[in-house]
Amino acid sequence: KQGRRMFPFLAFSVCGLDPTAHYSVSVQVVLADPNHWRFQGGKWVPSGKADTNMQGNKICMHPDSPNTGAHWMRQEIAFGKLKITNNKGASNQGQMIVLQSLHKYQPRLHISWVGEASDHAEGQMQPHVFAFPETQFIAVTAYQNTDITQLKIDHNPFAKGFRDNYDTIYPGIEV
Amino acid sequence: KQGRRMFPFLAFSVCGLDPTAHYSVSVQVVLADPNHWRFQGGKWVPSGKADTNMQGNKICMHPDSPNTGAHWMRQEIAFGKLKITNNKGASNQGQMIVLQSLHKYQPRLHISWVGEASDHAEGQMQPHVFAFPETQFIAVTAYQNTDITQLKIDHNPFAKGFRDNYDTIYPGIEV
DNA sequence: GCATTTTCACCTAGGTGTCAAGTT
DNA sequence: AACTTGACACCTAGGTGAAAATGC
Repeated sequence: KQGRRMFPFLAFSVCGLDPTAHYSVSVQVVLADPNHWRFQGGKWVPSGKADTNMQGNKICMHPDSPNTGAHWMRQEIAFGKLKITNNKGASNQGQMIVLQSLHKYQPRLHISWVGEASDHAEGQMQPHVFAFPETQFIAVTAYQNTDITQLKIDHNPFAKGFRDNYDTIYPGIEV
Repeated sequence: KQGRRMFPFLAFSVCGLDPTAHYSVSVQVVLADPNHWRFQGGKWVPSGKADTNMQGNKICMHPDSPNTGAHWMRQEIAFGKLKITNNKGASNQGQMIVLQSLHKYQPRLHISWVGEASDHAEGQMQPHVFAFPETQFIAVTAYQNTDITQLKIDHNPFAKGFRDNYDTIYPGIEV
């Protein structure tokens, strides 16, 4: 039970940090609404109450943490290796987040100041937390919406074998 | 310039943590002595002064961080994906440590308390730091000691193709 | 019925020491 | 002469959706 990567993955651009100060960047995923959802007639519709037992999800630190403001601002902060699972027993492994299927979630970006990265000073203050509604998603164990499936096949490099034109781009040529 | 993994890799067993408290575990690598080293006549011998310009190496956080004391004590804490390089430009990437060839190094284990892992409390106190002399090593760009090379070939799964008996363990049997 | 788990062929990603070539 | 770099064949590791099997 190892989970699967979130795809498309979360990526954020940040500015306004002190280039020489040190920060840790994390993502947390919280319930976005109180509903259980189902896919019916080509649409997602609410269907009963969400199971609210499994709140308090793990904070998933970006692998570059801790690092300088300059590093975080240089380019998009991508969480390409973040994985989700419905297996509670896997919750303690790195970059793994436990979710419940057919619930809607809201990712949150955390930026925490960690003092100077001299030998071992790591005193901190309250982190800034950001939530972008456009990153909400519904977790599933089997794909419902074929548009999403096709988007994954088209853009996820690991799904290349499922692209329609995969071995017909150079028809008749054997290498 | 992406560096190479340290192998054999660092691994530590810890005890005495509060099972429910939260900690981050890190490794740092510092110069072990003031010498430059060379391999001569089958032995490592001091050869001049170390270049002390590149001190203050990055603290490399274990990917499971932050996590509970129970998690850290459950099994060995392994840094199997930690990489070393001599390229200063690569210093900002995750799990990467910049070293100088032909210098001797001492890894250090850091265990930092990070308060409760409730939403975003991350206040901390001074971390505990441990250094085990048996983990010292000399960084190289080309292997000098053939015993070490053979140890790597024998035990590193990625070097399987270099084992003498690689395709002769079951001679004549085709599967 | 519908949701979840398991297995699979197919793919990307990247970690080995070696060796030849380059550098100082 | 000694050290460093880059290309390479060969390998491990693991991320895909599909589809079959299993649960509930």
